[in-house]
Amino acid sequence: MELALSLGGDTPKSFLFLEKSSSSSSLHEKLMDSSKDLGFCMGLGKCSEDKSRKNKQRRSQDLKEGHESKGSSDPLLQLDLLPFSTVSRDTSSQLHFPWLTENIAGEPGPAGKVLDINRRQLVAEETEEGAALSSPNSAISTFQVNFPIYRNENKLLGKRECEGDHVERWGNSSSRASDEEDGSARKKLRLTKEQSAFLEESFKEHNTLNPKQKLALAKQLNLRPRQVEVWFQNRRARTKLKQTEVDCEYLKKCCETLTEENKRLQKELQELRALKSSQPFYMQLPATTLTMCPSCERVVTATSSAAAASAAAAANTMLSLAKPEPFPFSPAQVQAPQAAS
DNA sequence: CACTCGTAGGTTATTACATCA
DNA sequence: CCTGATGTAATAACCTACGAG
Repeated sequence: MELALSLGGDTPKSFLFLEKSSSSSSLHEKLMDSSKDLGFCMGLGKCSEDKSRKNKQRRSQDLKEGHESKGSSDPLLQLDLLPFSTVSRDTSSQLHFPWLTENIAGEPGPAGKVLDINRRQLVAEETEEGAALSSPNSAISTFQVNFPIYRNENKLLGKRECEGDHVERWGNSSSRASDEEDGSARKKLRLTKEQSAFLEESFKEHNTLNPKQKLALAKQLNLRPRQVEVWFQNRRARTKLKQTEVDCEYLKKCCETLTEENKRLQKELQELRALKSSQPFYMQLPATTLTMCPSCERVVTATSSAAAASAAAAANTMLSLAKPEPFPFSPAQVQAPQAAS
């Protein structure tokens, strides 16, 4: 992936090539198309508390976004039913989503384990909360349910079960002693390579998302819209940081080049002055003298008054001919930060 | 003017990985 | 070679401020 360099303005100019008009075959169009064919999302739960503060509103809004078609209450649980064809039709040629395909294909892959874990999670939820959640034997067990379960903004429910979820889904196995002690500790989910790659592809096309695109991406990748939003925010920040580094490096090299050039010109100037002070006699002849035309390199005659001007012109030409060397570093293209692998 | 929404910029917390004793 | 402690880079998640509508 490449980034364009822009010295003259803010970052958006640097990504004009990313803002190519999205044709009907663009990734987002595909996303939007495929989103029409998504199964459905289903939310169960109760309202979150007050939304007086702005950021709480934001988070609440996020929760609502993730389940926007599911009524007025903030759901606790999202059931995402993603038909296999949804993914395979549009993206399987480029990217593979094992957490989707394996699960839906009914094979005992990782997602199947996730399903089992989530089923146990649901049971735990029912036991703990007494919430009117689906029975573990209900229809949901037929489908993928590999979301962490949220309550009151972003706090996770069923820590222990979710931990298993993470281990299975995200491949993380490191211990989280603090989580066991403090339920308020925020969870950080590592995105899979496939998810990151898909997000990168989306970012290539649009470095910002409209709500529809965000929702479609979230559904496509089995993420919350908030996660997609945050990913794009962070991605833009990383891009800008990288761009700043490149710009800084470029300006540094420019500065070095100009400094060298300045030194060289100063040295030439000194030499010319020295030459002038020790001019041979014939150079100071007042009447008619011979001088070299700097442009055509012909020897011409000049009067005394013109001779000085001609000499000055020759000196100037010498200086102007000492053009700075072309800048060897082309900053037009730099490598974008790659997703951690 | 108040409000909502999206974004930028900065920060924090978590994770993966490398290094070393 | 294995293991645990430690440091570090990457990055997900969060917070705050700001501007546009």
